[in-house]
Amino acid sequence: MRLLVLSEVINSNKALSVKELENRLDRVDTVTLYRTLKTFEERNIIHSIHDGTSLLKYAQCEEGCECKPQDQHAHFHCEKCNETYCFPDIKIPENKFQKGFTVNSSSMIHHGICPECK
Amino acid sequence: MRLLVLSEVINSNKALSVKELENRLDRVDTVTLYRTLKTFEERNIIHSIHDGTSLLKYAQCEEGCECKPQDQHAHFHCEKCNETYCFPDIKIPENKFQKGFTVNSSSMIHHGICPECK
DNA sequence: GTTTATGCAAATTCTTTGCAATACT
DNA sequence: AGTATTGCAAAGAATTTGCATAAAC
Repeated sequence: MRLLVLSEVINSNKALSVKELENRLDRVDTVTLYRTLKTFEERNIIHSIHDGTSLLKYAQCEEGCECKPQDQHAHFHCEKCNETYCFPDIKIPENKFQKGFTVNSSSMIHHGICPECK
Repeated sequence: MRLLVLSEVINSNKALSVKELENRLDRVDTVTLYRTLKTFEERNIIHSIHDGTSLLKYAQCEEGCECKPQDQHAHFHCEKCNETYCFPDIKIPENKFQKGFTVNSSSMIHHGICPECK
């Protein structure tokens, strides 16, 4: 079960929602899927992305990722097909907030139209 | 009703979730609240923020905001109290994506600990 | 045999829809 | 009157909990 989920995530160039994973793997229990994703996330195997749709998306982490600020990268969400892509090379700037704010992690997401929908 | 909601949002220095608004305004109908927020958002009076919690937060837009890329700013989400703050002065960098990706809007959010929770 | 993973049913939470009642101009 | 706003009941969608079964070590 976990192997199947992992394989789907790894072989996708886009971030996947729970629903998409359910469709690709036939006969998965939704609860197991949620638990599997949670486990992977805790172990820094995958990361979740809030792309502004109501559905959380999941994608694989880069080799050696610890999900720390410097590991974090931009995402692109297509408003037409609703797909979300990782851009590991585009890092998130470390902004200086006023005193007292400590940053642990960050996310940056751009919305627009992807090449396939253009 | 709308005036009450608007007043709450304007007088808060933090972004508010639907639930928080419900608590502050006694005896609001949840449906009306959702519809009111949607209306305000369409008219660029408030903007919504996906702060990584499952709850969408709402905050007032700056004067003259059209919710275009250059209007968009960073947010800070406290992992302890779950409050989310706007930082209108910290703008989001306009990244150059590979050809074919057109960016319409962006969001950037930093997670950590706020001064009050420190 | 003890721990870990899976599956099913049901509960919870968040959000939306439909429709009727009320208020506004 | 005619349009816009609100409220209630109910539906829908996403996620979680509890518990029992099955698999792994």
